[in-house]
This record gives sequence, structure tokens and C-alpha cells, in this order.
Amino acid sequence: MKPIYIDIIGDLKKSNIRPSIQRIAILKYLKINQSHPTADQIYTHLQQQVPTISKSTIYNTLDLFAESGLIRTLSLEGNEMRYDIITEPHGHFICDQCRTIFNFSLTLDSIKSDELKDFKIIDKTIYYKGICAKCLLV
Amino acid sequence: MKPIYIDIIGDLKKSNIRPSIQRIAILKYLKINQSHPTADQIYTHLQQQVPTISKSTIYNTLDLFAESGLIRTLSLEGNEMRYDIITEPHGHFICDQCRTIFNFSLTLDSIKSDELKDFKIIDKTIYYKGICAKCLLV
DNA sequence: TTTCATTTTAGTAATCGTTACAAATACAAA
DNA sequence: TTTGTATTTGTAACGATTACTAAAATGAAA
Ligand SMILES: [Mn+2]
Ligand SMILES: [Mn+2]
Ligand SMILES: [Zn+2]
Ligand SMILES: [Zn+2]
Repeated sequence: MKPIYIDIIGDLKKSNIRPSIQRIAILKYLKINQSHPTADQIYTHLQQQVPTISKSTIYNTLDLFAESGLIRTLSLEGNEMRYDIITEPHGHFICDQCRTIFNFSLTLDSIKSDELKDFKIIDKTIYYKGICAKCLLV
Repeated sequence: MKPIYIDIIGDLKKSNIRPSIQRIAILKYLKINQSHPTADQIYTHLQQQVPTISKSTIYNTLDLFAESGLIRTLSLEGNEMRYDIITEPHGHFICDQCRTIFNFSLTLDSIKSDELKDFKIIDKTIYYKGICAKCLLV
């Protein structure tokens, strides 16, 4: 179990983002619960700590973080956007039963296609769907 | 240029789907314009041929086709779902400028991860974002 | 052909995630 | 303090999709 060292305010300042109560709470939540949450999940959880927080602030802040490269956005299903604190390239596995989103490492270079040789690739998204190990046991 | 042989009614019957005017029109559109259209794009185009067609029918039919495996749904961007007549596994490249969605072939086996060895993988999605060759020239 | 049950379609309202906007609040420099 | 700017909040609006119901089409039986 790798410990997570957290310097929320430092990270925000490094990205030239003023560390407001709300921004600290949202980034902290993302760092501690590395669970690809939706905006609504973040909102619901933070209402206990910051009762006045609004949905607008959640969206504004997540957009700001994404633009600054602090987080990544995931559009894995049709409906809700998900937010990932891990910005290094990695794949995702979504369990059709428990809906959990797992990370998995991958060597992106292995997926090559000479059909795209004249294309400028900026970003790669890889995700699988299926049944996770835990759900397979039931 | 590989010719496209089309037997819309036959394909529908093979999937046990009754070939109504609307269903034929939608499947025909998808087969001829292999362009990953949105539901709205299909709707707009078909209004000329089948003026009474409704959005509900577009959605119902696309859902039916997807469940029957006649088409695949793509959720590449946050907002609109896209529909793909090509059901064989392949990757997608979305140009950030012209928004065109390109297909590219890939050998999915190359993306392996032993972290998922106990997971049942049902479906894989791979897509890239960037700038296409044409837009790079401008 | 008529009848009748079933399937399919159309139209509209409702839902849900997200965005836009304007007013209120917090912050920081002068 | 005063003043300007950044941030937050709350609400309205938006857009894609879904839910629902009535109407129309279909197809089999009588
Ligand atoms: Mn992740
Ligand atoms: Mn495709
Ligand atoms: Zn599971
Ligand atoms: Zn392009």
C-alpha cells in the first residue's frame, strides 16, 4: 500500500489556482477517494463539510482543474462525466454489474496504426467493459 | 473502393426485426453514410424521405438495432451518442478541429494487461483525439 | 373481408446532466 | 477603509434522452 502524500494547497498554487475552501475540498476529495467520481457524487459528499457548496462550483472547479491538467475527464458512459485524479495514461475497466471503474496500466505504444501516421494524436482513451473478478465469484 | 452490397430487409429479417419503412430507412442511412451519425443527424436527413418520422422512432430503432447487434453505440464525447454500422472491433480517431470521426484497424490482442487476468472482458473501446491529416495541412 | 389482438409509430411531457447568467460574497491590493 | 477583481452561489435555460400514451399499421384468425 503506497502512502499518499498530500499537499493540496501546494498543488493548487503550483497550477496558479487560488486555494479557496471549495477548491481545496474538491481536490482533497479526489486525491483521497481515487474513485472516478461524478460531479454529483463529489457534491453530495462535500455538502457535509462545506454545506453551502453549490453544484455550479463543483462544475466550475472541475473544469478549471481539467484545463490546468490537475485531473482528467472520463466520458465512459453516455450520461455522466467522471473525473480522474490520476493523469498518467492508463486504461479503465468498467464492471457491468457493480459499476466499479478499475484502473489498469498499459503500454500505449503497443497500439499502433499506420493508418494514422499522418495524424497528430494528442490523447488516447482505452476502456473495457465486462465483469470484474469479485462479481464473477458471486 | 470496396462496393457495399446492401440487403436491408434481409438483414433486418435475419435479426428478427420487422422491416418497417422507418427501420429500413434508418438502417439504409447507416449503411450508406458510414459516418458515425448522431440520432439528430439521422432524424434530420430522414425527414426528407419519411416526413412523418419522429425522434422517438429514431431512438427506439437505434436501441433495437444496438441490442440486436446490428450496430454499435459510441460514446466518444460527453454529450451525444453516436451510432456505428461497423460492428467489427476497430478504433476511432476524432479530429478536434473538423470533428470527423475516423476508423482505424487495430489488433486488440496487443493491448494486454495481466492486472485484468481474472476479469471477464466483454467489450473494448479505443479512441484517440487529435488533429487529422487534412486539418494539419491548413 | 371483417374482426381483433399485437406491434410499431408519433407526439408530447418529463428527466437529467450540464451550462449560462447575474447577483452576492470573499479576497487582496492600494 | 476603499475599490477592483476573483470566486461562489442560486436559479434559469439548454440539450440529449427517456417515459408515456394515443394513434396507426400490421397480421392472423374468423
Ligand atoms: Mn483512472
Ligand atoms: Mn467506426
Ligand atoms: Zn463488479
Ligand atoms: Zn480534421
